[in-house]
Amino acid sequence: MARKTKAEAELTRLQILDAARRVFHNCGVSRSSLEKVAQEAGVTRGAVYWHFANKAELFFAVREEFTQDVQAADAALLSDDFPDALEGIAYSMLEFFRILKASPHARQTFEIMMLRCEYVEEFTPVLQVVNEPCGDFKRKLGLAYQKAASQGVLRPGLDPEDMAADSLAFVTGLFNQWISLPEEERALLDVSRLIGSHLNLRRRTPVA
Amino acid sequence: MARKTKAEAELTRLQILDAARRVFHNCGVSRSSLEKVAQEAGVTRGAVYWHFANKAELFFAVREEFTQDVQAADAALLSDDFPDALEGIAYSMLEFFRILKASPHARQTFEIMMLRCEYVEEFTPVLQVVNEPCGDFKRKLGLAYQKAASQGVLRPGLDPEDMAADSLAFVTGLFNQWISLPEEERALLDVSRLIGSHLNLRRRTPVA
DNA sequence: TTATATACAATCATGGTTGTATGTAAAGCG
DNA sequence: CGCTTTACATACAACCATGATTGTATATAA
Repeated sequence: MARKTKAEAELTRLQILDAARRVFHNCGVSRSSLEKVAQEAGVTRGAVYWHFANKAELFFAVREEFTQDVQAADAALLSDDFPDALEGIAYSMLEFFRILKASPHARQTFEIMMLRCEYVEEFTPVLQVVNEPCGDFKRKLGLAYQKAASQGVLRPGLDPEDMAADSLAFVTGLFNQWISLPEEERALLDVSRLIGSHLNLRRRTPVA
Repeated sequence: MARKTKAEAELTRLQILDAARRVFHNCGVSRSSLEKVAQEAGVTRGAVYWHFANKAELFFAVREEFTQDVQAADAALLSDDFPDALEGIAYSMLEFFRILKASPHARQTFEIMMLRCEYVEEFTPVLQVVNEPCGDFKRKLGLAYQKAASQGVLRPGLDPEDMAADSLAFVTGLFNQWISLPEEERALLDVSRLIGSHLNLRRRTPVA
């Protein structure tokens, strides 16, 4: 086959990534042969191996490519654009789910990472990477709760660090439940209500 | 080979289950060939196929066999043996983790289910089964919080159902974090402190 | 006591997957 | 304008894994 221009090659790469996401999601990572991915992308295995050394590298690239949007969800955590820090926390949690609902690609990618991948051997490092954002989020949560405390909106007697840990577990768990649900049933999980209730719990003067 | 007595056959079955758990945990479910399992159990694939139709059935059986202990953790939820219902809730959460720490088999099995299995095709139904206990737990949590409310230990204005949902997400998330940690680091996660703090949040008169 | 079902072991046939090696035509650079 | 590199397609070799089949010695039930 004829050689492509750089732009065309980059396009091929993206098509392979897109195909990989779909195939991974359909078959699970380990049952996804690079042949299937290639066919789905409309190329041969040669192209796949040209752009990616092996399946693990392809998987990493898929993650890198399609989880970008979500990473920005915690931006609101320390922002001053909210009445108080607790509102900021609630917003960033909601934002996380909003982006997820809005972006099928990110959704599929998370489904792959959480339900369709086995973290052994070459894939063990992914687990580390996947959980890294959680550490970030928790740190920011801690700061936000401190801010809430100094703003006087946090109920007295509550330790910001404990609150951060509790909220992290909450979001993690909620996300797990949500992603484990079949698509049709996800709407039944009233995420925003739960988030509201979660934060109202620690507000000095709870709102109606 | 000679035919075994029923008792011996049952023993073989258990050895296969035990081997399967170890192999699944080591290699991940999809990379675990029945040949590996057989070798680990000290039998041939013939024996494995005699007791289990295929890998999926074997997987189901492993789950059935080694997650029994943990299922009993929510017994304390509605018990009257505690000063109040909130204590019962805290106890059952702690109990869950205590059993998990005490039982390497259950631990391994959960690790397999959460990090070393891909829920596609034959394995999709497992997800349903795995999440069933969560529904049970949430229902019992709801009742327990109602009880706490009627006992007057729940902070006024809190909806028992919301509390149940929040606590379920909390435990789910905590468990996820815990199980995703490498064994050495799990001790660093102060589960009991977090659980205490979680319940103190909704107690009418928080304890020191 | 005998016939049959049991509890496996051993063998076979098949197909799917991986990595690599080679071929090739065009892009890009000097 | 010619040489080199790129961006793949194609072909090759080796390796499991699976399911089915067959064999067999012995529990066990009638």
